[in-house]
Amino acid sequence: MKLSKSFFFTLREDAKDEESTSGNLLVRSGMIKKIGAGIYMFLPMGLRVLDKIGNIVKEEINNTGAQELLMPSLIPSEYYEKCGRITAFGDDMFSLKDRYNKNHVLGPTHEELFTIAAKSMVKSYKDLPFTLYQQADKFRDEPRPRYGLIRVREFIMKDAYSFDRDEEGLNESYNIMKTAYNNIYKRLGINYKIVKADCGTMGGTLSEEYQAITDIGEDILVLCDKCDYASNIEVSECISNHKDLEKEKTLTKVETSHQETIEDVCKFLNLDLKKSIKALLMNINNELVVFFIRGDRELNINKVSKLFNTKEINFANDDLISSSNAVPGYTGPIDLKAKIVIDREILQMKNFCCGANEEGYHYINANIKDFSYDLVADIVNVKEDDICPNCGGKIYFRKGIEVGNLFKLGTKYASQLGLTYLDENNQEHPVVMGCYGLGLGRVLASIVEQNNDENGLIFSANIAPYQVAIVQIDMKDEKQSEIANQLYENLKSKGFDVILDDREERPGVKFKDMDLIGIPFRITIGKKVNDDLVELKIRKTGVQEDVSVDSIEKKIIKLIEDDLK
RNA sequence: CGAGAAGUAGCACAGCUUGGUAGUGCACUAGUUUUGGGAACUAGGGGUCGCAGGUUCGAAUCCUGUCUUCUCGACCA
Repeated sequence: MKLSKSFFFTLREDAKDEESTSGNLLVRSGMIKKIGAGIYMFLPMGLRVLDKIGNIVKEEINNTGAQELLMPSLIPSEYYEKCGRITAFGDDMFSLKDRYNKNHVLGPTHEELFTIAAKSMVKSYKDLPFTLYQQADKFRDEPRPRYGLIRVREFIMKDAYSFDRDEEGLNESYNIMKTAYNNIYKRLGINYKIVKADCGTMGGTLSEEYQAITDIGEDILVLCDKCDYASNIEVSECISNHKDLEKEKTLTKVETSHQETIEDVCKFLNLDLKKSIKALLMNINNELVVFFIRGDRELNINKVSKLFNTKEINFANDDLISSSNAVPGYTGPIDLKAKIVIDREILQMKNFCCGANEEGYHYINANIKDFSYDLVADIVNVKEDDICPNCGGKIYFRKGIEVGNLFKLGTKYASQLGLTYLDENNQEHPVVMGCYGLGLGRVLASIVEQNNDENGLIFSANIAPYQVAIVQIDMKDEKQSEIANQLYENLKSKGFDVILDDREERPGVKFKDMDLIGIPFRITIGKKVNDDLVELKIRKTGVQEDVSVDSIEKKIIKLIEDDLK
């Protein structure tokens, strides 16, 4: 591509409304343009990168034997009603009416339609297994779009769906896809972890996420310093690092007026937070449920949600609280008249502090024998330094961006939508499904988050918009023009992605631009052509060298080919 | 959804406290000089100050409403 005749621009200053590194750099480099919260245009330069990522994904998914198809984004709501996902997604789904007042949605994910597609073909066990996929737009009405391309409302997802006759088949399909995913992220150069995760609105038995490690990640990854345990905090089992061996003391009521939070109370009583329990008054399906957890812990809503099999979990309002004798700020389990759930860690605690259900009073030296409860469960978030549930090692955290996920769906969709097959004995069974997602834009953003410097983006040759840039310094110099154009034509004819910066700009502008958009190799054609020399600069390392005009083509081809390996 | 910040030229901003009819830098056009890391000078073009009401002789500026964007939070027991 010759820049002088191209749609190409960059911004010299940071975008006012892009705070994330990746969002800002992608906007500044003219790859994307925002037109609303979480809604972006992909401009020519950005589309090239997105396509290259998409092609790598496509190649690896095709290698598994999966077949590509294309689903609509505009879908009659009835398809999502059958599996109860209208309520499961709730406000996260965009919905609209057509001119006849019929409800439609913009597809947030496509399990239903793939299941229906599969129904057209599957009759017998002989028709299984197979895997279908698409790369298409998804729409999600996120409560808070943010961080550039990381959390958006419309995005391109590669989503694949496997269809098998049984669990064993699913495991095989799942593992094939997992291998393909490993290849994809390796080729994309992403630093990632695979973690166990929640099945969420998908349903099913197992979910694993591919998480790109970066500080702006929205997910907390729980990792172990000894073994390969890796889990999203949403589902990480909490094993307490603290076993209390004290002898039980006598329960005592103490005055703690105006100490509203557990932190205040413990400070006031000169107690370790770990020697206290706090209450969380929740509204679950319009019933007051009081959760007790150690004072320094956080309630894990996801675990609670599973425990009660509902998503309707909110803090209790004053009306609901007044239906019991709980006193906000002073709620404790002793003689509390409400449904009580305690974290299982409390079973190991001795002589702890808790509210006395009386304004201005707490108990100290409370013990498990002092009260009754309805349920015991693991309901808290893991903390760093807790014990690895796998090997007893020490837990540490990393932040991650979910760039892909694998789900074992099981028979949920097949059963509800009637996707069945007949086995050898003429018995009918639901098909066993898996689904596998990967967001292309989010992958791009993650790559940028992990690969940038003060000069801009840093891409490797397999995803850079162009593999090499030829920068001609003096546009009026005939010798420079001749060498630049010849090299450009030669590389182009050999199938390389090459950009010729033939703009009437000062050298500094051209250098800055090529750096900003992350071109991995730059060849500068300047004064030194009179000594038969051009200059080669490598974006990633900043290394720069003079190369003879005769050997530059060979050299650059080798560099690109090495980088593509 | 809660809290905070912001909306003035293509981009980034100043002006607003104390109302008097809009400015700076970059970008753009023309010219001159420059030419290896975002050039300098000269002369230009470009804005119903997010939108709608209100106060006023007069509103970017004050008041009310509304829309949009960003950030933080959604763990108060």
